[in-house]
Amino acid sequence: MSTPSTKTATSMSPDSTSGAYNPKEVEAKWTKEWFDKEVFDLDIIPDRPVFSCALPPPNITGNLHMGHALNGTLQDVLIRLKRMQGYSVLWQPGTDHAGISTQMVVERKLKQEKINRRDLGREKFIEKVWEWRKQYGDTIMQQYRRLGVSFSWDRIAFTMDESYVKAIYRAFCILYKEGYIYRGNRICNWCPRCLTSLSDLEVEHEDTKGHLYLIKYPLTEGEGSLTVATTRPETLLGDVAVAVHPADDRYKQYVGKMVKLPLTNREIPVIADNYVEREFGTGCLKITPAHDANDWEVGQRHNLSAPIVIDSEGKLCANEFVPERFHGKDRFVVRKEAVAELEEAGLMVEIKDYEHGVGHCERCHTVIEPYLSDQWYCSMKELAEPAIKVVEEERIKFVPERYAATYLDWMKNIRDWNISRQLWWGHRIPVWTCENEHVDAYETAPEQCSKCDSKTLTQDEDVLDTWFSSALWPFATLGWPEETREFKVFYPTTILSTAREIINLWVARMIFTSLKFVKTIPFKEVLIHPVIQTPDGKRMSKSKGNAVDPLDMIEKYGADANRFWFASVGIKGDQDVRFREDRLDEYKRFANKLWNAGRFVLSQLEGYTPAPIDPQTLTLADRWILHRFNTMLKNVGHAYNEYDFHDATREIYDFTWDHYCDWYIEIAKIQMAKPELKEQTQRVLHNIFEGLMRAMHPTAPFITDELWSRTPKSELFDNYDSIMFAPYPRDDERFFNEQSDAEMGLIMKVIRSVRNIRQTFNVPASSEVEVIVQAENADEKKLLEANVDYVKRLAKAGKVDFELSTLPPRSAWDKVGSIRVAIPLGSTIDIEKTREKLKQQLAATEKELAKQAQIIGNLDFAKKAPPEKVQIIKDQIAELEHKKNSIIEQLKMLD
RNA sequence: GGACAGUUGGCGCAGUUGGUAGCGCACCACUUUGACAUAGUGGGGGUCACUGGUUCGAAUCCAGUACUGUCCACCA
Repeated sequence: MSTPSTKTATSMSPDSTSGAYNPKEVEAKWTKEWFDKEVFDLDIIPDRPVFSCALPPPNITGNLHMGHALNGTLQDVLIRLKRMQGYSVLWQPGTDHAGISTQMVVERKLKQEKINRRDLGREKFIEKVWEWRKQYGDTIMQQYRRLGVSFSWDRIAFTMDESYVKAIYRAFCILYKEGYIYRGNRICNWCPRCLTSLSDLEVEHEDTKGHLYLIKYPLTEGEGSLTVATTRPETLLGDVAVAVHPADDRYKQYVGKMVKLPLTNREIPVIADNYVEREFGTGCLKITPAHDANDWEVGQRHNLSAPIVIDSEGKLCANEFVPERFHGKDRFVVRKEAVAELEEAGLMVEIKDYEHGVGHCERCHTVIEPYLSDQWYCSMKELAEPAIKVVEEERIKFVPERYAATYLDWMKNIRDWNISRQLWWGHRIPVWTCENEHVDAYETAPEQCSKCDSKTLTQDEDVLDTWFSSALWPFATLGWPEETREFKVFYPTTILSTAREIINLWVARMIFTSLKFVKTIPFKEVLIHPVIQTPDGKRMSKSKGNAVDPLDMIEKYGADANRFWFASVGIKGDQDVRFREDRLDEYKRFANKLWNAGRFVLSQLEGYTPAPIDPQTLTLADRWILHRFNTMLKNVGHAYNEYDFHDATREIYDFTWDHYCDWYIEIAKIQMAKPELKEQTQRVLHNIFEGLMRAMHPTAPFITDELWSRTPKSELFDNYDSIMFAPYPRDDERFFNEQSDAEMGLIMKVIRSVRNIRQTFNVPASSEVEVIVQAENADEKKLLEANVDYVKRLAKAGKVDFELSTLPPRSAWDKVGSIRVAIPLGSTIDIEKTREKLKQQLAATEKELAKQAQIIGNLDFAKKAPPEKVQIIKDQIAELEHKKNSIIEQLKMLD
């Protein structure tokens, strides 16, 4: 914002823009311009309203996908809009270290170099990850540039920045000292490939075709047996009981007896527990506390042991519970072998096909193994309470509102959060244990135990769940716990825009952490945008190869066209949107249209000095387009207030193409030819175009900056170096003029009528015709006479006759309300064709008449409908009758 | 199993308080007129998923059904 504005743009030759818009060139030029001038860097302007938001930090392993591009565009539209509206804006960008993902990517890379993480050791490995991050970690930020997003680029944050890490450890220690964080030994979700635990939300349940195995457990005494049902027969080695429902008459007598565990010699008891569903399977449930979360609960209730038979890598353990032949074998291999053995032994009663949900690791898609281990947990119930309240009381609003329910459902049934991960890449849990077994949390590496003299302390091996750090994103990026200026000015942030799939994973956690640590909400509104699916309604995924790369689309259609489409998708419509490339083509053509409109307007401004419009001296068309323009501005402003991007986009698109280009520019050509109207027309043409560029800039920053820079501007804009800092246009009530809309509407209808007749009767486009207009209404007649030039030019009429009371024979005509528009065709008329056309019209009119007659014929309608509605129908009938008679008359004339 | 969405011309979608269905693409015809053929002009095409109900009147309100999609959920 430092260089003076270039008023010389006024004199820019219109020839320098060619016919076709070239997005690539313009985007490259302005990207460079913007970054060279550092226009995006944070600039806190005192005494201004504030608008701020934090970009959901993409993973450093990520590439820009459709979701990023959509969300980025929506936020950028708001940021650019607010900036132009005079707000002090902050859009905090940054990236997430993404524990599991990044570790996976780097491990895979090392594997290609034949290096194993373990051989390397923790420290060396982390060094490798940092190297990787240096090289590739900013890829996605570079990709965002192509979209034209106006982040506060000088403030890119990373969840492993020094100040960010401080925030994490501060947060952890507060929770720890207040007793929210605790160590628990229980069943957790375990990924045998990543070798780490996962939170419930990181497990994807997929319906999988499997089997339900019915296995016989013989009683130790007597002949009988109990048959249990399981989907995972290999886990029976860890069984410690068979449970039945206490009220199940079939099995009551067996409770307390012992059964023999197949494949082993162990004997286990039959117990009774309410958890068992009598209707499911056989009503007998095998209890494997170490390998099933529910069984663990049952085991706890009955004081049962929990033998571990599957290890962290998903292999059978080499211990006394597992027969030697299975030692070290993979769980799925053992499943097959166990099934075979059971069949052999005659203990397999039945194998049923069975479809059920199986948990998979979100990152590597390995089947999750419920695993008994020590993990760090965050106690959630109490922390959730205020977070529920702020949403219930609408201090934080979801847009669309329905997503508040998603959030509240989750929060009200919250379970404790497993925050530890057995990874190397991440924030190491800041808990140290001294040689005297004193455990405590420290914000920085301790020199000495907090509880004794010991100076020998060891830190916990685990790292924090990535989401623990992202939960602090909105305030940690602003410097919390330091009271930085940015923090004071911009926090709480105004909005958060994100995808619905992370409402619980991320949004919920930001809310409760902010309430806990900052004592305030993190943002006022949460915008949830739709998910972009493939054209056939499937989820886009890189691994399935059906994902569309937004960078390819930007390359092909231009960033502005893509942004226009994203904005048109908005957040208020469907919760899923199918990707369609032809939509991008539509907006690409729109950009081209705009470009050419700009070329035309700029070419018409010779000798023109920018000046405001005088509402007093305008023509009908001028008044009309100004009315339309200001109506559009009003609607757009309203739409943005409601976050209705779709509506705003449509308003701009329709105004630009239909009203401004298709009608006003054509009319302007007529007016420009008249010396007395030239300057005024230039003024209207220019003022609207210039304002339109500003109105459109938040959605299409590149093309508008380019065109605006070439557009002459009044001194009012001298201080604005770029359109992005110019004020956003507001509607001016002086230009609202409903009458012009009605009047212009009539003229347009007459023009359309003439065009219609011409084409229906094959009048060559090159020939000028004589048009007869018979207007019964004096005002309408006067209006049409006054604006006859528009009709002449736009309908290609050589002469327009308003006085002829009877039509010459062989005239073709149409009606506009009570006005008859006719073209005498004389010898050129095709009688048969005309007759056929008239008969078609007659049939249509009669059909319509019958429909209306039916409505009016309904006695209840006359009685109960509001009088004005009844009158409307009556008027319509009268008009249709009139039309019908005219057609009949016309047909007679042909004979 | 629960919840939330969607179902309107070939395709993608608009339709704010119920009052004769609109847009873009595609399609047909005409037009290279000095902003734009990535264009202009005109035109054809829909009983608004289905079934009931409320109402003088329903794409619009209510109930149910079907299909599609998403999220949540510890039934082996």
